[in-house]
Amino acid sequence: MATTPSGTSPSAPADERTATTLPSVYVPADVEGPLYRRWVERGYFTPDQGDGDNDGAGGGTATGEPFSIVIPPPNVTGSLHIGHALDHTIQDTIVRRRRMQGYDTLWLPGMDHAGIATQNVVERELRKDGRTRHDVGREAFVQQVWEWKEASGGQILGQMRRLGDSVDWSRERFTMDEGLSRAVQTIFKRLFDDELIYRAERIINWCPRCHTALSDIEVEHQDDDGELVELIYGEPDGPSRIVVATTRVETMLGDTGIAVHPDDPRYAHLIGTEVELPLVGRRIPVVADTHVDPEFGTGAVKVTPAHDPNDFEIGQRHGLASINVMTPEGTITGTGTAFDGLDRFAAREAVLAALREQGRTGAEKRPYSHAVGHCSRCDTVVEPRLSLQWFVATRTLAEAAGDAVRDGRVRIHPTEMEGRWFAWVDNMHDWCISRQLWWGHRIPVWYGPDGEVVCLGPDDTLPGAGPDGTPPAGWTQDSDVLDTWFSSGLWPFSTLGWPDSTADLERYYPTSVLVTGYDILFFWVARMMMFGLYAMDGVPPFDVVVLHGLVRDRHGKKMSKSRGNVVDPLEWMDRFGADALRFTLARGANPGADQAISEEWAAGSRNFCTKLWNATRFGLLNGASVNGPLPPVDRQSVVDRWILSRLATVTAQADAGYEDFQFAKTTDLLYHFVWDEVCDGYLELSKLPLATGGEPAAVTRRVLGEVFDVVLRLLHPVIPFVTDALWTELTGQESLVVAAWPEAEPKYAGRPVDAPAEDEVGALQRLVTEVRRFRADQGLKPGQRVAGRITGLDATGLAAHEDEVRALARLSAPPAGFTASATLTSGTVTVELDLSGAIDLGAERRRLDKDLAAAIRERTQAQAKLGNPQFLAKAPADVVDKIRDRLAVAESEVQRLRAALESLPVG
RNA sequence: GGGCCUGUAGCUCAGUGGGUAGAGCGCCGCGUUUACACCGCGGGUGUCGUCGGUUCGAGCCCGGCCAGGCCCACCA
Repeated sequence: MATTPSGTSPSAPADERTATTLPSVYVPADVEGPLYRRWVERGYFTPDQGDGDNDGAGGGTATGEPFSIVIPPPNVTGSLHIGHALDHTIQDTIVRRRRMQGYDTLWLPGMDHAGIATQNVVERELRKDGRTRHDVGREAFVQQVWEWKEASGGQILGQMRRLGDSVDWSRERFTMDEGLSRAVQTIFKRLFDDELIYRAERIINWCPRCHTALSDIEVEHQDDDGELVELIYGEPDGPSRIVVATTRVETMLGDTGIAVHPDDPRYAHLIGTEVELPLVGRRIPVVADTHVDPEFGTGAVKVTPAHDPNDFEIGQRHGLASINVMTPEGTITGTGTAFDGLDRFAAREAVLAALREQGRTGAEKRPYSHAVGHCSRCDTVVEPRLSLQWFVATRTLAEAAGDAVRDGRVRIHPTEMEGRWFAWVDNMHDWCISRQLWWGHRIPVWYGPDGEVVCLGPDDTLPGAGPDGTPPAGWTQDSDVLDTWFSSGLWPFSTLGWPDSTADLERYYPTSVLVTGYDILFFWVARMMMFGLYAMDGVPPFDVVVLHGLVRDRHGKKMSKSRGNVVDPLEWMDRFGADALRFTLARGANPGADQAISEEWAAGSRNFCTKLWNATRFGLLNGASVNGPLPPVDRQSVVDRWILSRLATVTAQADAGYEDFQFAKTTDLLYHFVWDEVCDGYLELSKLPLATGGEPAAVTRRVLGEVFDVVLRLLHPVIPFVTDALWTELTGQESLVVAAWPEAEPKYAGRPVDAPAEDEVGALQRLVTEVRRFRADQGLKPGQRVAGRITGLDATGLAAHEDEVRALARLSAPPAGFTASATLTSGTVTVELDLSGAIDLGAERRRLDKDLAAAIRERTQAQAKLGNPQFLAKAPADVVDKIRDRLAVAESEVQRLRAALESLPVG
């Protein structure tokens, strides 16, 4: 860490060693800020461009193979929320491991201009002064948004530094910067020329509050309570009477027809006739269309081509007129009735009342729950509305996006998510890309005085334009801007310099991994796939898509301001440290699944960091060394061999877990290895040889160093701060950020498992637990030393471990004339204790009874299986053998426990 | 309307070549054992939603049902 010199001299003899200056409690705030600044200053996050040498001197082993990730660009209006924290933790973990593995690693940061969201922010500021954007004017307004962006936008970037994101700040991009704007215009032109972008009058989703068209996925369907009412068209009492049902009464003002099913006998006589539209007085035709379901409602449908997608198509088929009866604000207009000027919902009431007055409402009027579209930005009820808009023809693009996954060129992780992918890309409608906003990429299409339509590329000018770009007289540019997702769909290649052929594009495209929440699979990932395949000659923009879930509150409920259960990652970083937040999120990150988090988890993660801190501190205080080769096996104790064997296994498992994006599983593995095996196991056992001194202590110090060295490396991708602070202290080297990944070094890869050592230490630990349990039952305090005699260790193969058993079980040597007052038998080992005072025979009996019951249960189960001829005949031999062994063990346990119970004095 | 997912210890969740049910937190008892009380030692904790099927054997495979959740959707 910054404030402490690397004071430990690992090779110094125990009695001369310098105590570490690490304090006894890890204080993240003292470490994180300075450390992050140092990482950036040293240029660790800037890739090597293939020169094979990391910028830092810290032992990087870059092979120069590129590895790249582009960040999902957060909204420029945004600040770091818990979902970002998860998303970034996963990406940083992936990236940091690759960097340690020696890849030429690029994690590219940036922000999205977030059309509607950002425009709303600045409009809200204007509203404080009672102004609208129209008062300001387009150019000045856009200028004002830019100023806002420079002044207040992008606070999330600072928050990313807090989190420890190892992004290359020198390559930061913005979806509206000059280069990306060029990319947008280039691909628009290309799609336009390929007739994959077109302008058409269609029914689109219109938000009357945002005053803009929306794409289908920007509409959220909710089940709202409405009313299905029947309206009587034609003559209320005459032969032309026809009853239609609707939930949107006000749209009847724009009706231009009535549709019935061609085979419906009820209406056969009316097909081809015209009936009167009430209130308006227009004569509208009755048409036959198979789309109508005779079973639903009255079997007759009012047709409003300008306000309903189905009706629009019916209208197209039958040549019906489209009459738009609403303003962009959603008020009735142009109907020539008294309803003009009414808001759509007021009109709904008013029209119904007027019809009722005329006796034109049918019998049936019932509450009706049905899906109603809402604007995903402002929740306003979306109005389907006929409108002239720009569209991307998605059929061929979506097909290619589907195929890329289908044929395995792009993997989706976890694979269960592929179903969603195909369901969507295989059924995609054309994408409405024009927005009636001012903040965004303006559509590069110009209209001439004589109906000319010209699409300009970034380097094109209109024929006859002035030298400064002033358009010729009579020409105007399309006033709309593009959907925000249009530019973010180019992100994996526009950020690398496309459409120019840059070195970055050549080297880092396609990107390696794309990490994001499953909630924006369609919004973003699908668009990147379509555009990437299209623009980059069929090369998909990434090799694998890693989808994570949503972060929820402690009870698995969605976080929301109204519920008051929102977790602020910044607050948690203040309280628990950035590493603790990251560790918590990684530990909950099961592939594709949502996770519930709570303060208790964060506190647990903080505790783990502290545990790691203190364990390493123990190592440093005891002269843990990373210098020189490991002592040869014949100089290692069995305890050393055990922990090194476990270390090798855990290293391989952790490496494989990271490789497969199993962050929850991998962090859990490391957590338990560090806490249970290293701290509770090896550290406690190491205290003996360290106290002994000499050769045993020297070997132990080297092994301790080895264990911490590797463990810190393995954890560094997830908890970079505390591990780097400890590792530099331990090794005296510059930084863990550019240290080698264990499994990438031959020294660590594929080290063999030392099964005998693992078995021996396992037996030792079981025996110690047994004695401790006995002691606890007898009411002895855990730390209290008790005289004891141990016999029978030889037969268990633990002959050499009496000292360890004594140390861990707090048994002192039996004095002369020792008499035991309590006896514990475990397997062949007998431990006799001198308990001053009477032993608790009741507790002892209860313990033995419980164990006996368990042993008998065990024996009964095994006997039942082995007594089943079917089992013996059909089960595999190894399973049968295992059950036989189990029976033998259970049998001897039963005998042993019975003997022990019988030998208990009658209390 | 279509599709998908989940239901395992008090809570949140792991647990796919079917072969003795796990973790964290919480809980109970004991405790200054010179790395750590953000700790140590010991301990209990479950008709694996429900009914049935396949199998020598099912938390895991198959089917029905019940209960939650999600996504998609142009039936007025």
